[in-house]
Amino acid sequence: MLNNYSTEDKVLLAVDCIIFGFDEESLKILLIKRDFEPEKGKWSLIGGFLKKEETLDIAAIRILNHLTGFQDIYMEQLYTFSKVDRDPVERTISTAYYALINIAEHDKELIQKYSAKWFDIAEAPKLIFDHDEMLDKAIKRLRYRASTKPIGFELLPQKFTMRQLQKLYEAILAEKLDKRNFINRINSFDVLVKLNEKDMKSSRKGSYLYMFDKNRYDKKVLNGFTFKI
Amino acid sequence: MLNNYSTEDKVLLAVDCIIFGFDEESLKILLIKRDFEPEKGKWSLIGGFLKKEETLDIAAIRILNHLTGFQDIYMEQLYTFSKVDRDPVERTISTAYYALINIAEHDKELIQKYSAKWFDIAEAPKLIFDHDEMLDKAIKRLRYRASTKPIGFELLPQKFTMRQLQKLYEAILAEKLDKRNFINRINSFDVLVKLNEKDMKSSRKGSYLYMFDKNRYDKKVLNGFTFKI
DNA sequence: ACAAAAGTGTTATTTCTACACCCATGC
DNA sequence: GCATGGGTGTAGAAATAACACTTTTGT
Repeated sequence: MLNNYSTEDKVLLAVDCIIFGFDEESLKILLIKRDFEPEKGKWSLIGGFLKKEETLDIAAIRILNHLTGFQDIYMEQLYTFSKVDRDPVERTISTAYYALINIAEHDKELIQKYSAKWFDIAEAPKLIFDHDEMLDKAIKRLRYRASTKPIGFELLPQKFTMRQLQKLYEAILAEKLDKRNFINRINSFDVLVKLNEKDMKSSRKGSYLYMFDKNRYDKKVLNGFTFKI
Repeated sequence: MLNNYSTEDKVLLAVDCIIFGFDEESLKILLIKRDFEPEKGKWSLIGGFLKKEETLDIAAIRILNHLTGFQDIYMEQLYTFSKVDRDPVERTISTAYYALINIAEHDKELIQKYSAKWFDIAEAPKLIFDHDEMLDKAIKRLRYRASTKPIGFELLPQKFTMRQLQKLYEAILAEKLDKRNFINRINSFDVLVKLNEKDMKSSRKGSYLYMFDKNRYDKKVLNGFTFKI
């Protein structure tokens, strides 16, 4: 006997993306104003539906790329939300992903076309459906992941200052960090390259730029190193 | 305009459960021998399909209860697996859950009826579809969760010895722990109650039994305590 | 009396935390 | 010359890791 599953229920499977960015001061998320019912005019995560021939990862990439034009974005699957009435139109399950993008480099035109807007995570409006719950979980996951894997760099330009990196971690972890302890720890990891180049925007003195050396990091991981902030 | 999603693809959504148990020596998982095609006769996680009127959590509980007769089981959603050809019969997405159960207390009859069997995680057979990947992820998640939240107790009888607890953590973390350091740490948490009762099975001398005091733990959490092994 | 597991504290090492002053530059 | 943010090291505290002998009791 071959089980063909024909008596089982089928459902709509959505993908919603929490898109994080960082603007030198605070952690932001990208939201769009819904232009269709239900909840037209309210703020929402970007989302779409899984197509039959796609994996969830591919769908998340497609949906994100459609809005931002971005390729090669750090994404991670977060959780699958399944409250029965979460979408009033029809039974829909949604798998949430979060993405980290470098605000400075993203495609502003596309974002404007979709009336998307960056919000400080502390000042985000109420979102539709269960998107607030998704955001909440995404922030927690980001906090854990960023203190355990060197993913923070995804939110910064390729070249960044120590101060930017510190501010980023302060924004993610929502706590102040000691400047000297932070720098000492980062340096102890030995995964940054200090450039002979300064960023002159932030101060008269200027501050040295650094780059993350992924190769060096990967090699260290093979030897048992773990990143831990 | 109301978007009724009618042009979107619908898919089958399965739920698969990684059921962990502990037998005083090693961490085990419960597997069943599939009695239908495809892959009939091979070992598999237990699973089923989400019904339209259920959440994933409820579906996972239903599926688990159906096999084990158990209620009140610790479960956590793990990840949603969506490779396009993961199930050769039909496009199926699967959300995996893992569960922790106390082997000694579970319903043996039901398990036998479904030709389920406990396997040491180190000796588990190759599983169908992407179930090996699920298992792998579940072990990693369990490792993290158990070192961060007091969920290990779910795998033990209500009354247990320090030595059982230590062996459990050694099995989960897959590393030897120092007996004195382990006991000192556990005691420093102050969330166990030492009973005036000994387990005499393990040695001539007998060893004291303990119980986890969930109330005390919850109160401590409110005051900022975090469990960390 | 001896085998087998239970129980028990101290010290050295490592990691973490707190903390303050000089530097370079543009105005 | 002064205001602004950048850069740098150390010492005390806390947490972790290493380590060995005595106890109990059934045989």
